[in-house]
Amino acid sequence: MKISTKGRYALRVMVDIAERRSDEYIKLADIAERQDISEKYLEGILSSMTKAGLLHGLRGKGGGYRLALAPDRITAGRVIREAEGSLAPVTCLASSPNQCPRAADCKTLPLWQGLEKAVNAYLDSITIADLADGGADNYCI
Amino acid sequence: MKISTKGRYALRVMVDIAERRSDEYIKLADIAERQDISEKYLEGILSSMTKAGLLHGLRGKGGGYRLALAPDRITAGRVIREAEGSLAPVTCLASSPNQCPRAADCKTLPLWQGLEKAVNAYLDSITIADLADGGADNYCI
DNA sequence: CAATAAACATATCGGAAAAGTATGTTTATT
DNA sequence: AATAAACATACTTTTCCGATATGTTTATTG
Repeated sequence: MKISTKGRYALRVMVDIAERRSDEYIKLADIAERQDISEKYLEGILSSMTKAGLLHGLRGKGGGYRLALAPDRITAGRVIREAEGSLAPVTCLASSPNQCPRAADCKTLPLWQGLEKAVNAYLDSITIADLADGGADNYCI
Repeated sequence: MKISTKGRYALRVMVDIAERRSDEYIKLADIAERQDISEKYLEGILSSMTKAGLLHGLRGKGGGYRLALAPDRITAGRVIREAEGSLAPVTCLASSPNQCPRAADCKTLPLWQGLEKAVNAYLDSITIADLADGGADNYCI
């Protein structure tokens, strides 16, 4: 039941960017250094954020990344889902319709559906803005 | 963000047992067949349930497993935690005190703590009894 | 306009953990 | 004594995460 580094790094990086001036382009190398993440590995993660429309990248000298949306309009759930692919706790929920032959009368399926809902609801209740200027407990349940 | 087969199988198996007569010992081979899980692999999972005090095993001919507690006193959360080890969404939460050097001023840590709480709260709100006789929606949120 | 600095793209690799197997031991029943 | 079950441990296989390597494109700057 672990979030992979993709999701964790993505979240840290989004917060890192949100903490700087919103009109400034932050280059990947700087983020990588501050967050202690390999540049090359980060590229893949930032690429997914860009494709998802959460970041905007600018090439060439003086380029870098900045948020594509206001930080209070980006939820943690969105960031993690984009980085991670899905927050489904079991594989059979990732594709719909459910491919599992047992799905029809699986006694545990509704529990997993409920769990996915609960997880998404929690993570979507928190924005990057909450995390950036947030002291811990203005969003912690 | 996946639950491993240990947790998923454990839950299915606990429900399977709860659906039979409570005083009867169900043998592993039967469960394995019904649930379509390799016997040998199941042994490890049932062993963890037994150690956790959720099942009681009886050796020898006519032996098998039965619940050690009433099904409405066994939460899904407990089963999954015992099978899986922990439901912490990030490794750094698994050991306390937190070993991560960044923990002190990690902007994302409180979010992970909150997520762990939310997950546990949801899964602890559902019992094996709910799942066994449950039609889907008397516990689905 | 050449040199440089950045993002962007794709392929590959190593290793750890998950998933499953194999072999053997103990305990109870018949 | 024979058999059927749980229990225990060690091993193998497979999958996928995390990371690296190499190269391309686009913008700035001197």
